Amino acid sequence: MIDIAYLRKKRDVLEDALRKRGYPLDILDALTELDSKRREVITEANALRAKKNEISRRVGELRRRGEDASHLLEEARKYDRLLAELKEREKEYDRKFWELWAHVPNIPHESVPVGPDESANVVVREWGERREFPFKPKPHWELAELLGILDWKSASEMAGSRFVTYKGLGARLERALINYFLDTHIGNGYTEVFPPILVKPEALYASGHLPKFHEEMYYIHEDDLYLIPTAEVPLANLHRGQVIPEEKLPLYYVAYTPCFRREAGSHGRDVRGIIRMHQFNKVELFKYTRPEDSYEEHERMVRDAERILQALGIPYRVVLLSTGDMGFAAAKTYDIEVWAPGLGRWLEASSVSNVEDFQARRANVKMRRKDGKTEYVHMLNGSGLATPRVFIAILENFQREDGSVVVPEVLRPYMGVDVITYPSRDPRGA
RNA sequence: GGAGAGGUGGCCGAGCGGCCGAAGGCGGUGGCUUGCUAAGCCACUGAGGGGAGGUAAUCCCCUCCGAGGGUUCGAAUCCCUCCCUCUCCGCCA
Repeated sequence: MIDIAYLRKKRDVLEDALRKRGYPLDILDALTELDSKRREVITEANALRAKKNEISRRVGELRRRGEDASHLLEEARKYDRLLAELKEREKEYDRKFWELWAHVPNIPHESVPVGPDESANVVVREWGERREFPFKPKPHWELAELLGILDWKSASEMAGSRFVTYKGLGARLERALINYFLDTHIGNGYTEVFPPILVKPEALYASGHLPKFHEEMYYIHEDDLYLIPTAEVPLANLHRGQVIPEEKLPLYYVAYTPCFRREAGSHGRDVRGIIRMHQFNKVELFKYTRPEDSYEEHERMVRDAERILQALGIPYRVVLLSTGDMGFAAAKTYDIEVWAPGLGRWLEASSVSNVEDFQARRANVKMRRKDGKTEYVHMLNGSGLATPRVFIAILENFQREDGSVVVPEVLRPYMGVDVITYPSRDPRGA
Protein backbone atom coordinates (compact mmCIF):
# COMPACT_ATOMS: atom_id res chain seq x y z
CA MET A 1 0.00 0.00 0.00
CA ILE A 2 1.37 3.39 -0.93
CA ASP A 3 0.74 6.79 0.63
CA ILE A 4 -2.60 8.38 -0.38
CA ALA A 5 -0.70 11.63 -0.80
CA TYR A 6 0.23 10.25 -4.22
CA LEU A 7 -3.41 10.37 -5.22
CA ARG A 8 -4.06 13.82 -3.81
CA LYS A 9 -0.88 15.73 -4.34
CA LYS A 10 1.44 13.72 -6.57
CA ARG A 11 -0.99 12.45 -9.11
CA ASP A 12 1.52 12.85 -11.95
CA VAL A 13 4.01 10.56 -10.20
CA LEU A 14 1.31 7.98 -9.64
CA GLU A 15 0.11 8.12 -13.22
CA ASP A 16 3.64 7.74 -14.44
CA ALA A 17 4.14 4.71 -12.20
CA LEU A 18 1.01 2.97 -13.41
CA ARG A 19 1.85 3.70 -17.02
CA LYS A 20 5.32 2.22 -16.60
CA ARG A 21 3.87 -0.90 -15.09
CA GLY A 22 1.30 -1.22 -17.81
CA TYR A 23 -1.65 -0.69 -15.49
CA PRO A 24 -4.75 1.11 -16.74
CA LEU A 25 -5.13 4.66 -15.45
CA ASP A 26 -8.91 4.79 -15.21
CA ILE A 27 -8.76 3.40 -11.68
CA LEU A 28 -7.37 6.78 -10.56
CA ASP A 29 -10.43 8.77 -11.52
CA ALA A 30 -12.61 6.33 -9.63
CA LEU A 31 -10.30 6.64 -6.64
CA THR A 32 -10.25 10.42 -6.66
CA GLU A 33 -14.02 10.46 -6.94
CA LEU A 34 -14.39 8.02 -4.04
CA ASP A 35 -11.84 9.87 -1.96
CA SER A 36 -13.61 13.21 -2.24
CA LYS A 37 -17.03 11.67 -1.57
CA ARG A 38 -15.57 9.84 1.37
CA ARG A 39 -14.14 13.04 2.80
CA GLU A 40 -17.39 14.86 2.29
CA VAL A 41 -19.26 12.26 4.31
CA ILE A 42 -16.60 12.17 7.00
CA THR A 43 -16.76 15.92 7.44
CA GLU A 44 -20.53 15.85 7.67
CA ALA A 45 -20.60 12.93 10.11
CA ASN A 46 -17.90 14.50 12.27
CA ALA A 47 -19.89 17.72 12.56
CA LEU A 48 -22.95 15.78 13.62
CA ARG A 49 -20.98 13.75 16.14
CA ALA A 50 -19.56 16.97 17.56
CA LYS A 51 -23.09 18.23 18.10
CA LYS A 52 -24.16 15.05 19.84
CA ASN A 53 -21.08 15.05 22.02
CA GLU A 54 -21.87 18.59 23.05
CA ILE A 55 -25.40 17.63 24.05
CA SER A 56 -24.14 14.67 26.03
CA ARG A 57 -21.71 16.93 27.85
CA ARG A 58 -24.52 19.26 28.81
CA VAL A 59 -26.69 16.37 29.99
CA GLY A 60 -23.85 15.29 32.23
CA GLU A 61 -23.53 18.79 33.69
CA LEU A 62 -27.26 19.11 34.38
CA ARG A 63 -27.43 15.67 35.96
CA ARG A 64 -24.56 16.50 38.25
CA ARG A 65 -26.42 19.57 39.47
CA GLY A 66 -29.57 17.53 39.82
CA GLU A 67 -31.43 19.48 37.13
CA ASP A 68 -33.82 18.19 34.51
CA ALA A 69 -32.30 17.26 31.13
CA SER A 70 -35.22 15.69 29.33
CA HIS A 71 -35.43 18.37 26.65
CA LEU A 72 -31.83 17.68 25.71
CA LEU A 73 -32.39 13.94 25.52
CA GLU A 74 -35.17 14.57 23.09
CA GLU A 75 -32.92 16.76 20.98
CA ALA A 76 -30.21 14.11 20.98
CA ARG A 77 -32.59 11.47 19.73
CA LYS A 78 -33.44 13.66 16.74
CA TYR A 79 -29.89 13.24 15.46
CA ASP A 80 -29.81 9.48 15.84
CA ARG A 81 -31.40 8.50 12.55
CA LEU A 82 -29.39 11.00 10.58
CA LEU A 83 -26.17 9.89 12.19
CA ALA A 84 -26.91 6.21 11.68
CA GLU A 85 -27.44 6.83 8.00
CA LEU A 86 -24.27 8.90 7.68
CA LYS A 87 -22.28 6.19 9.44
CA GLU A 88 -23.45 3.66 6.89
CA ARG A 89 -22.40 5.84 3.99
CA GLU A 90 -19.09 6.60 5.65
CA LYS A 91 -18.33 2.92 6.07
CA GLU A 92 -19.37 2.14 2.55
CA TYR A 93 -17.16 4.78 0.93
CA ASP A 94 -14.30 3.89 3.19
CA ARG A 95 -14.54 0.21 2.35
CA LYS A 96 -14.80 0.89 -1.39
CA PHE A 97 -11.92 3.31 -1.34
CA TRP A 98 -9.47 1.10 0.52
CA GLU A 99 -10.43 -1.95 -1.46
CA LEU A 100 -9.49 -0.14 -4.67
CA TRP A 101 -6.47 1.52 -3.17
CA ALA A 102 -5.12 -1.86 -2.07
CA HIS A 103 -4.90 -2.78 -5.75
CA VAL A 104 -2.54 0.07 -6.57
CA PRO A 105 1.00 -1.29 -6.97
CA ASN A 106 4.16 0.22 -5.57
CA ILE A 107 5.90 3.10 -7.35
CA PRO A 108 8.94 1.81 -9.26
CA HIS A 109 12.25 3.34 -8.27
CA GLU A 110 13.80 5.71 -10.79
CA SER A 111 16.64 3.26 -11.48
CA VAL A 112 14.25 0.57 -12.73
CA PRO A 113 14.26 0.06 -16.51
CA VAL A 114 10.93 0.86 -18.13
CA GLY A 115 9.39 -1.82 -20.30
CA PRO A 116 6.35 -3.99 -20.85
CA ASP A 117 7.74 -7.34 -19.66
CA GLU A 118 10.87 -9.43 -19.07
CA SER A 119 12.23 -8.44 -22.46
CA ALA A 120 13.11 -5.07 -20.93
CA ASN A 121 15.00 -6.60 -18.01
CA VAL A 122 18.64 -5.68 -17.83
CA VAL A 123 21.42 -8.12 -17.09
CA VAL A 124 23.51 -6.17 -14.62
CA ARG A 125 26.41 -8.57 -14.29
CA GLU A 126 27.38 -12.11 -14.95
CA TRP A 127 29.69 -14.16 -12.80
CA GLY A 128 31.63 -17.35 -13.48
CA GLU A 129 32.61 -19.33 -16.53
CA ARG A 130 29.94 -21.43 -18.13
CA ARG A 131 31.68 -24.74 -18.37
CA GLU A 132 32.29 -26.40 -21.76
CA PHE A 133 31.38 -30.07 -21.59
CA PRO A 134 33.23 -32.68 -23.63
CA PHE A 135 30.00 -34.69 -23.44
CA LYS A 136 26.35 -33.75 -23.53
CA PRO A 137 25.43 -32.53 -20.03
CA LYS A 138 22.43 -34.30 -18.60
CA PRO A 139 19.44 -32.63 -17.00
CA HIS A 140 19.29 -33.03 -13.24
CA TRP A 141 16.45 -35.52 -13.29
CA GLU A 142 18.56 -37.94 -15.30
CA LEU A 143 21.49 -37.50 -12.95
CA ALA A 144 19.25 -37.90 -9.92
CA GLU A 145 17.84 -41.08 -11.42
CA LEU A 146 21.33 -42.48 -12.05
CA LEU A 147 22.45 -41.58 -8.54
CA GLY A 148 19.25 -42.70 -6.85
CA ILE A 149 18.95 -39.48 -4.86
CA LEU A 150 15.44 -38.38 -5.84
CA ASP A 151 12.50 -40.72 -5.48
CA TRP A 152 9.54 -39.56 -7.56
CA LYS A 153 7.48 -42.69 -7.23
CA SER A 154 7.07 -42.68 -3.48
CA ALA A 155 6.37 -38.93 -3.42
CA SER A 156 3.75 -38.99 -6.13
CA GLU A 157 2.04 -41.95 -4.53
CA MET A 158 1.80 -40.35 -1.11
CA ALA A 159 1.38 -36.68 -2.13
CA GLY A 160 0.82 -36.39 -5.88
CA SER A 161 2.66 -34.54 -8.60
CA ARG A 162 5.22 -31.82 -7.95
CA PHE A 163 6.40 -33.53 -4.80
CA VAL A 164 9.61 -35.45 -4.41
CA THR A 165 11.40 -37.56 -1.83
CA TYR A 166 15.07 -36.77 -1.39
CA LYS A 167 17.05 -39.88 -0.51
CA GLY A 168 20.51 -40.70 0.73
CA LEU A 169 23.01 -38.12 -0.42
CA GLY A 170 20.17 -36.25 -2.09
CA ALA A 171 18.57 -35.64 1.28
CA ARG A 172 21.96 -34.87 2.69
CA LEU A 173 22.74 -32.38 -0.07
CA GLU A 174 19.46 -30.60 0.54
CA ARG A 175 20.20 -30.33 4.23
CA ALA A 176 23.78 -29.28 3.53
CA LEU A 177 22.56 -26.42 1.36
CA ILE A 178 20.15 -25.21 4.02
CA ASN A 179 22.80 -25.32 6.71
CA TYR A 180 25.47 -23.77 4.55
CA PHE A 181 23.18 -20.90 3.55
CA LEU A 182 22.12 -20.28 7.12
CA ASP A 183 25.63 -20.44 8.54
CA THR A 184 26.93 -18.05 5.90
CA HIS A 185 24.24 -15.44 6.44
CA ILE A 186 24.44 -15.67 10.20
CA GLY A 187 28.15 -14.98 9.78
CA ASN A 188 27.21 -11.86 7.81
CA GLY A 189 25.16 -10.43 10.64
CA TYR A 190 21.70 -11.85 10.03
CA THR A 191 19.75 -13.12 13.03
CA GLU A 192 18.38 -16.59 12.54
CA VAL A 193 14.64 -17.04 12.93
CA PHE A 194 12.60 -20.20 12.72
CA PRO A 195 9.02 -18.97 12.42
CA PRO A 196 5.57 -20.53 12.22
CA ILE A 197 4.87 -22.09 8.85
CA LEU A 198 1.11 -21.91 9.22
CA VAL A 199 -0.16 -18.36 9.59
CA LYS A 200 -3.43 -16.48 9.93
CA PRO A 201 -4.96 -14.50 7.08
CA GLU A 202 -4.03 -11.20 8.76
CA ALA A 203 -0.37 -12.08 8.44
CA LEU A 204 -0.80 -12.57 4.71
CA TYR A 205 -2.67 -9.29 4.34
CA ALA A 206 0.21 -7.57 6.05
CA SER A 207 2.77 -9.06 3.70
CA GLY A 208 0.60 -8.27 0.69
CA HIS A 209 -0.13 -11.87 -0.33
CA LEU A 210 -3.82 -11.54 0.42
CA PRO A 211 -6.34 -10.90 -0.94
CA LYS A 212 -4.69 -11.19 -4.33
CA PHE A 213 -2.96 -14.56 -4.08
CA HIS A 214 -5.39 -16.76 -2.16
CA GLU A 215 -5.45 -19.24 -5.04
CA GLU A 216 -1.70 -19.68 -4.89
CA MET A 217 -1.68 -20.93 -1.31
CA TYR A 218 -2.71 -23.98 0.67
CA TYR A 219 -5.48 -23.09 3.04
CA ILE A 220 -6.68 -25.09 6.04
CA HIS A 221 -10.33 -24.33 6.39
CA GLU A 222 -10.92 -25.90 9.81
CA ASP A 223 -8.41 -23.60 11.46
CA ASP A 224 -8.43 -20.63 9.08
CA LEU A 225 -4.69 -20.94 8.51
CA TYR A 226 -2.48 -20.82 5.44
CA LEU A 227 0.75 -22.66 4.73
CA ILE A 228 3.30 -19.97 3.97
CA PRO A 229 4.43 -19.59 0.34
CA THR A 230 7.66 -17.99 1.54
CA ALA A 231 9.33 -17.05 4.83
CA GLU A 232 8.89 -13.46 3.72
CA VAL A 233 5.41 -13.71 5.26
CA PRO A 234 6.38 -14.48 8.86
CA LEU A 235 9.45 -12.24 8.63
CA ALA A 236 7.33 -9.29 7.50
CA ASN A 237 5.10 -9.93 10.51
CA LEU A 238 7.87 -10.14 13.07
CA HIS A 239 7.33 -6.53 14.19
CA ARG A 240 3.72 -5.97 13.20
CA GLY A 241 2.20 -2.95 14.94
CA GLN A 242 5.49 -1.99 16.51
CA VAL A 243 7.44 1.24 16.67
CA ILE A 244 11.15 0.53 16.46
CA PRO A 245 13.67 3.06 17.81
CA GLU A 246 15.79 4.44 14.96
CA GLU A 247 19.04 3.36 16.55
CA LYS A 248 17.99 -0.29 16.45
CA LEU A 249 17.81 -0.24 12.66
CA PRO A 250 18.74 -1.90 10.43
CA LEU A 251 17.48 -5.31 11.55
CA TYR A 252 18.72 -8.32 9.59
CA TYR A 253 16.90 -11.64 9.68
CA VAL A 254 17.45 -14.96 8.00
CA ALA A 255 15.02 -17.85 8.12
CA TYR A 256 14.95 -21.30 6.69
CA THR A 257 11.45 -22.59 6.06
CA PRO A 258 9.74 -24.98 3.73
CA CYS A 259 7.54 -23.08 1.28
CA PHE A 260 4.24 -24.25 -0.14
CA ARG A 261 2.74 -23.15 -3.43
CA ARG A 262 -0.22 -24.52 -5.28
CA GLU A 263 1.21 -23.44 -8.63
CA ALA A 264 -2.31 -23.00 -9.88
CA GLY A 265 -2.28 -21.97 -13.49
CA SER A 266 1.13 -23.38 -14.25
CA HIS A 267 -0.07 -26.82 -15.33
CA GLY A 268 2.27 -28.32 -17.83
CA ARG A 269 5.09 -25.90 -17.09
CA ASP A 270 8.35 -27.28 -15.76
CA VAL A 271 6.80 -30.66 -15.09
CA ARG A 272 10.08 -32.53 -15.10
CA GLY A 273 12.56 -32.46 -12.30
CA ILE A 274 12.49 -30.18 -9.30
CA ILE A 275 12.26 -26.81 -11.03
CA ARG A 276 8.73 -26.14 -9.83
CA MET A 277 7.48 -27.91 -6.72
CA HIS A 278 4.50 -27.60 -4.39
CA GLN A 279 6.85 -27.87 -1.46
CA PHE A 280 10.40 -26.60 -1.46
CA ASN A 281 13.00 -25.26 0.91
CA LYS A 282 14.22 -21.72 0.97
CA VAL A 283 16.48 -19.60 3.12
CA GLU A 284 15.08 -16.10 3.16
CA LEU A 285 16.80 -12.82 3.97
CA PHE A 286 14.85 -9.93 5.37
CA LYS A 287 15.73 -6.40 6.47
CA TYR A 288 14.03 -3.56 8.28
CA THR A 289 15.81 -0.29 7.50
CA ARG A 290 15.55 3.47 7.70
CA PRO A 291 14.09 4.87 4.46
CA GLU A 292 17.31 6.65 3.59
CA ASP A 293 19.30 3.42 3.83
CA SER A 294 17.12 0.96 1.97
CA TYR A 295 18.71 1.17 -1.46
CA GLU A 296 22.19 0.71 -0.14
CA GLU A 297 20.92 -2.21 1.94
CA HIS A 298 19.25 -3.61 -1.16
CA GLU A 299 22.55 -3.76 -3.01
CA ARG A 300 24.18 -5.39 -0.03
CA MET A 301 21.49 -8.01 0.18
CA VAL A 302 22.01 -8.98 -3.45
CA ARG A 303 25.73 -9.30 -2.79
CA ASP A 304 25.04 -11.46 0.25
CA ALA A 305 23.05 -13.87 -1.90
CA GLU A 306 25.63 -13.78 -4.70
CA ARG A 307 28.46 -14.61 -2.36
CA ILE A 308 26.93 -18.02 -1.77
CA LEU A 309 26.89 -18.88 -5.45
CA GLN A 310 30.45 -17.63 -5.82
CA ALA A 311 31.57 -19.87 -2.99
CA LEU A 312 29.77 -22.79 -4.58
CA GLY A 313 31.30 -21.95 -7.97
CA ILE A 314 27.98 -21.80 -9.78
CA PRO A 315 27.81 -19.42 -12.77
CA TYR A 316 25.04 -16.89 -12.39
CA ARG A 317 23.79 -13.56 -13.60
CA VAL A 318 22.06 -10.70 -11.85
CA VAL A 319 19.05 -9.29 -13.63
CA LEU A 320 17.39 -5.98 -12.86
CA LEU A 321 13.69 -6.47 -13.47
CA SER A 322 11.85 -3.96 -15.62
CA THR A 323 8.74 -2.08 -14.54
CA GLY A 324 6.57 -4.56 -16.43
CA ASP A 325 8.09 -7.65 -14.84
CA MET A 326 8.31 -6.53 -11.22
CA GLY A 327 6.04 -7.80 -8.51
CA PHE A 328 3.13 -5.78 -7.20
CA ALA A 329 4.74 -4.75 -3.91
CA ALA A 330 8.26 -4.13 -5.17
CA ALA A 331 9.84 -0.78 -5.94
CA LYS A 332 12.95 -2.48 -7.29
CA THR A 333 13.88 -6.12 -7.78
CA TYR A 334 16.98 -8.01 -8.77
CA ASP A 335 16.72 -11.65 -9.78
CA ILE A 336 19.70 -13.90 -9.49
CA GLU A 337 19.65 -16.65 -12.08
CA VAL A 338 21.86 -19.71 -11.98
CA TRP A 339 23.10 -21.45 -15.06
CA ALA A 340 21.75 -24.98 -15.59
CA PRO A 341 23.77 -26.55 -18.39
CA GLY A 342 21.70 -29.74 -18.51
CA LEU A 343 18.59 -27.71 -19.16
CA GLY A 344 20.48 -25.13 -21.18
CA ARG A 345 18.77 -22.23 -19.45
CA TRP A 346 19.00 -19.78 -16.60
CA LEU A 347 16.94 -20.51 -13.51
CA GLU A 348 15.79 -17.94 -11.00
CA ALA A 349 17.35 -18.90 -7.68
CA SER A 350 16.72 -15.65 -5.90
CA SER A 351 14.63 -12.54 -6.10
CA VAL A 352 15.72 -9.60 -3.98
CA SER A 353 13.27 -6.76 -3.58
CA ASN A 354 13.07 -3.41 -1.91
CA VAL A 355 9.40 -2.85 -1.16
CA GLU A 356 10.14 0.46 0.60
CA ASP A 357 7.24 1.24 2.96
CA PHE A 358 4.65 -0.75 1.01
CA GLN A 359 4.49 -3.63 3.49
CA ALA A 360 5.23 -1.39 6.47
CA ARG A 361 1.96 0.45 5.85
CA ARG A 362 -0.01 -2.77 5.75
CA ALA A 363 1.81 -4.30 8.70
CA ASN A 364 1.99 -0.96 10.51
CA VAL A 365 5.67 -1.06 11.33
CA LYS A 366 7.20 2.28 12.17
CA MET A 367 10.41 3.68 13.49
CA ARG A 368 10.88 6.42 16.03
CA ARG A 369 13.32 9.15 15.02
CA LYS A 370 15.58 10.73 17.60
CA ASP A 371 13.28 13.77 17.69
CA GLY A 372 10.34 11.50 18.58
CA LYS A 373 8.64 11.59 15.19
CA THR A 374 7.49 8.27 13.74
CA GLU A 375 7.83 7.12 10.18
CA TYR A 376 7.24 3.88 8.30
CA VAL A 377 10.29 1.68 7.98
CA HIS A 378 11.47 0.20 4.72
CA MET A 379 11.43 -3.55 4.28
CA LEU A 380 13.50 -5.71 1.99
CA ASN A 381 13.29 -9.37 1.23
CA GLY A 382 15.37 -11.74 -0.80
CA SER A 383 16.01 -15.41 -1.22
CA GLY A 384 19.36 -16.48 -0.07
CA LEU A 385 18.64 -18.92 -1.70
CA ALA A 386 15.91 -21.30 -2.85
CA THR A 387 17.39 -24.78 -2.62
CA PRO A 388 15.87 -26.65 -5.57
CA ARG A 389 17.39 -24.40 -8.20
CA VAL A 390 20.77 -24.55 -6.50
CA PHE A 391 20.43 -28.31 -6.16
CA ILE A 392 19.81 -28.43 -9.92
CA ALA A 393 22.74 -26.16 -10.65
CA ILE A 394 25.10 -28.26 -8.57
CA LEU A 395 24.10 -31.51 -10.25
CA GLU A 396 24.17 -30.09 -13.74
CA ASN A 397 27.31 -27.94 -13.47
CA PHE A 398 29.46 -30.40 -11.58
CA GLN A 399 28.41 -33.61 -13.27
CA ARG A 400 30.97 -35.93 -14.77
CA GLU A 401 30.50 -38.09 -17.80
CA ASP A 402 29.63 -41.15 -15.71
CA GLY A 403 26.85 -39.25 -13.98
CA SER A 404 28.67 -38.72 -10.70
CA VAL A 405 28.68 -35.22 -9.26
CA VAL A 406 31.58 -33.40 -7.64
CA VAL A 407 30.57 -31.75 -4.38
CA PRO A 408 31.64 -28.09 -4.11
CA GLU A 409 34.42 -27.61 -1.60
CA VAL A 410 32.42 -25.53 0.84
CA LEU A 411 29.72 -28.18 1.11
CA ARG A 412 32.07 -31.06 1.82
CA PRO A 413 32.15 -30.54 5.59
CA TYR A 414 28.38 -30.74 5.52
CA MET A 415 28.28 -33.68 3.09
CA GLY A 416 31.05 -35.89 4.32
CA VAL A 417 31.88 -36.88 0.73
CA ASP A 418 33.70 -35.25 -2.18
CA VAL A 419 31.68 -36.85 -4.91
CA ILE A 420 28.14 -38.15 -5.19
CA THR A 421 28.33 -41.49 -6.94
CA TYR A 422 26.02 -44.40 -7.50
CA PRO A 423 24.97 -46.09 -5.36
CA SER A 424 24.36 -42.98 -3.35
CA ARG A 425 25.42 -43.84 0.14
CA ASP A 426 25.71 -41.82 3.23
CA PRO A 427 29.20 -42.76 4.45
CA ARG A 428 28.17 -42.31 8.06
CA GLY A 429 25.24 -44.67 7.85
CA ALA A 430 23.62 -47.40 5.82
C1' G B 1 -10.38 -30.17 25.75
C1' G B 2 -12.02 -28.37 31.19
C1' A B 3 -11.61 -24.33 35.10
C1' G B 4 -9.99 -19.49 36.24
C1' A B 5 -7.41 -14.55 35.44
C1' G B 6 -6.36 -10.87 32.11
C1' G B 7 -5.62 -7.79 27.38
C1' U B 8 -5.11 0.27 28.60
C1' G B 9 -0.11 5.09 25.48
C1' G B 10 7.33 3.38 23.45
C1' C B 11 7.23 0.25 28.24
C1' C B 12 5.07 -0.67 33.33
C1' G B 13 0.55 0.35 35.59
C1' A B 14 -4.22 2.87 37.68
C1' G B 15 -9.16 3.80 36.19
C1' C B 16 -14.80 -0.11 36.18
C1' G B 17 -21.17 4.83 33.18
C1' G B 18 -20.12 11.68 32.37
C1' C B 19 -14.31 17.35 30.65
C1' C B 20 -10.50 10.20 30.63
C1' G B 21 -6.86 10.26 25.28
C1' A B 22 -6.83 8.41 29.95
C1' A B 23 -3.60 9.22 37.20
C1' G B 24 1.29 7.64 38.58
C1' G B 25 5.96 5.66 37.21
C1' C B 26 9.80 4.36 33.59
C1' G B 27 11.85 5.79 29.08
C1' G B 28 12.56 9.89 25.48
C1' U B 29 13.25 15.29 24.17
C1' G B 30 14.28 20.37 25.64
C1' G B 31 15.78 23.63 29.57
C1' C B 32 17.75 24.93 34.56
C1' U B 33 21.20 23.67 38.37
C1' U B 34 26.17 21.54 38.51
C1' G B 35 33.93 22.42 37.85
C1' C B 36 33.15 17.25 35.22
C1' U B 37 30.23 12.93 36.07
C1' A B 38 26.22 11.16 38.93
C1' A B 39 21.98 13.02 41.12
C1' G B 40 18.17 16.83 41.33
C1' C B 41 14.49 20.38 39.47
C1' C B 42 11.05 22.33 35.51
C1' A B 43 8.55 21.75 30.90
C1' C B 44 7.17 18.86 26.80
C1' U B 45 6.21 13.86 25.08
C1' G B 46 0.47 8.39 21.72
C1' A B 47 -1.71 7.34 16.90
C1' G B 48 -5.02 7.81 12.69
C1' G B 49 -8.43 10.83 10.10
C1' G B 50 -11.34 15.35 8.54
C1' G B 51 -11.53 20.65 8.21
C1' A B 52 -9.72 25.99 8.48
C1' G B 53 -5.08 28.45 7.33
C1' G B 54 -0.44 30.19 2.20
C1' U B 55 0.50 22.24 0.45
C1' A B 56 3.53 27.59 7.00
C1' A B 57 3.10 28.58 12.18
C1' U B 58 -1.21 27.51 14.42
C1' C B 59 -6.21 26.28 15.45
C1' C B 60 -10.98 23.41 15.48
C1' C B 61 -13.36 18.73 15.20
C1' C B 62 -13.84 13.29 14.88
C1' U B 63 -12.06 8.34 15.95
C1' C B 64 -8.95 4.91 18.68
C1' C B 65 -8.08 1.84 25.89
C1' G B 66 -7.21 -6.54 21.86
C1' A B 67 -11.16 -6.94 17.31
C1' G B 68 -16.23 -6.61 15.94
C1' G B 69 -21.28 -5.85 17.37
C1' G B 70 -24.98 -4.05 21.16
C1' U B 71 -27.24 -1.12 25.47
C1' U B 72 -27.23 4.35 26.68
C1' C B 73 -28.20 11.29 25.71
C1' G B 74 -23.16 9.53 27.03
C1' A B 75 -18.74 3.45 27.44
C1' A B 76 -11.83 2.20 28.58
C1' U B 77 -15.78 1.31 32.10
C1' C B 78 -22.16 -2.59 31.25
C1' C B 79 -23.82 -6.88 27.66
C1' C B 80 -22.73 -10.42 23.42
C1' U B 81 -19.30 -12.78 19.81
C1' C B 82 -14.39 -13.58 18.33
C1' C B 83 -8.92 -13.31 18.85
C1' C B 84 -4.72 -13.40 22.04
C1' U B 85 -1.82 -14.00 26.76
C1' C B 86 -1.16 -16.19 31.60
C1' U B 87 -2.24 -19.97 35.71
C1' C B 88 -4.13 -24.83 37.11
C1' C B 89 -6.03 -29.66 35.36
C1' G B 90 -6.40 -33.18 31.31
C1' C B 91 -4.09 -34.87 26.78
C1' C B 92 0.18 -35.13 23.82
C1' A B 93 5.45 -34.87 20.10
